[in-house]
Amino acid sequence: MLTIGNLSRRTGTKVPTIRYYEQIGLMPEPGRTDGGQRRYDAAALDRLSFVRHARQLGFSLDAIRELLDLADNPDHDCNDVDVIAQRQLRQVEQRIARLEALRGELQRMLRQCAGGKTSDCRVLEVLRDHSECLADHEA
Amino acid sequence: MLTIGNLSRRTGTKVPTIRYYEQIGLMPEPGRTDGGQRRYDAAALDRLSFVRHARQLGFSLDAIRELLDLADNPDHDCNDVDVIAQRQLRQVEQRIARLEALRGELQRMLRQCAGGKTSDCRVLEVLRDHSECLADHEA
DNA sequence: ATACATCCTCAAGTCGCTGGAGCTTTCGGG
DNA sequence: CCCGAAAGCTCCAGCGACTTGAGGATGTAT
Repeated sequence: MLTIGNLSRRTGTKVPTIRYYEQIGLMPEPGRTDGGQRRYDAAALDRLSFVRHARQLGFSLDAIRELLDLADNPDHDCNDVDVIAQRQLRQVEQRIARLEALRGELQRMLRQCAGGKTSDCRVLEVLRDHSECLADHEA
Repeated sequence: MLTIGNLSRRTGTKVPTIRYYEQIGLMPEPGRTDGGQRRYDAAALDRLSFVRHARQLGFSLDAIRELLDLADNPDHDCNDVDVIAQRQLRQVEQRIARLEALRGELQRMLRQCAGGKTSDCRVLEVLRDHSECLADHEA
């Protein structure tokens, strides 16, 4: 049986985060010692590892909830899992595209800066005047 | 003189966001009508445009505060502006690298999925077992 | 028995807004 | 001059995904 601190170390999750996951129902309530401290079993370790890994891959807690439901239910159709993962992939791709546009704009801004005083700063000028932008970097 | 609604339309900023910026001191308190409604001048329009554009480029509100200070002070050294923009560029580059690793992992996960029941789902399996990952996708 | 790490709960703070409730002001038309 | 609609006002709460802190209890090694 693991203390919350051990579970924390084993999964790379901060202690308050584990309690937070319990609070929002993502992790089940674990057993307690007589003194009221949490003790975790191997199933809890597996579940938390799953959650953390999915978080690292950028899945939202809601998506993870769906994935956990599917994982708990072995007879379910695997396509449902795929749909969630595909959605996540699309989101990641969109974010990459957007950040690449930002990167281009920032690089261009910085290349034009020749030093001197802020009154002549190209960076500030570009920020002032959106029309100088080449790429779309809207919300 | 612009009403808050007009300023909102001209800058593409929602009305509550403008009031929020005022509240946190990013926008100065504007003049008011006798009835207490805000009225904005051209300087406010410029400043808000600057803020929105910097936000679109991903700068934090704190960074924008710094940039505004520098922009207000024309004798300041342009390098200080550069430093902030470079920092932002590095952050964007890091995020891109991280997202590209995620994209790879997600694609790999999805390629391996052959349909069927969730009990055999490769996607879930990969999520369960971090050691299957090729790339580093840590925080 | 004591020192010390670790644990507990509860509340509030983070960032950058967004939305709602419930009221007041402004403005154009009749 | 009055009415209705649109837009304004303040204040407060909520989002996601945690993080931090206060103030106290428990567990463990010596």
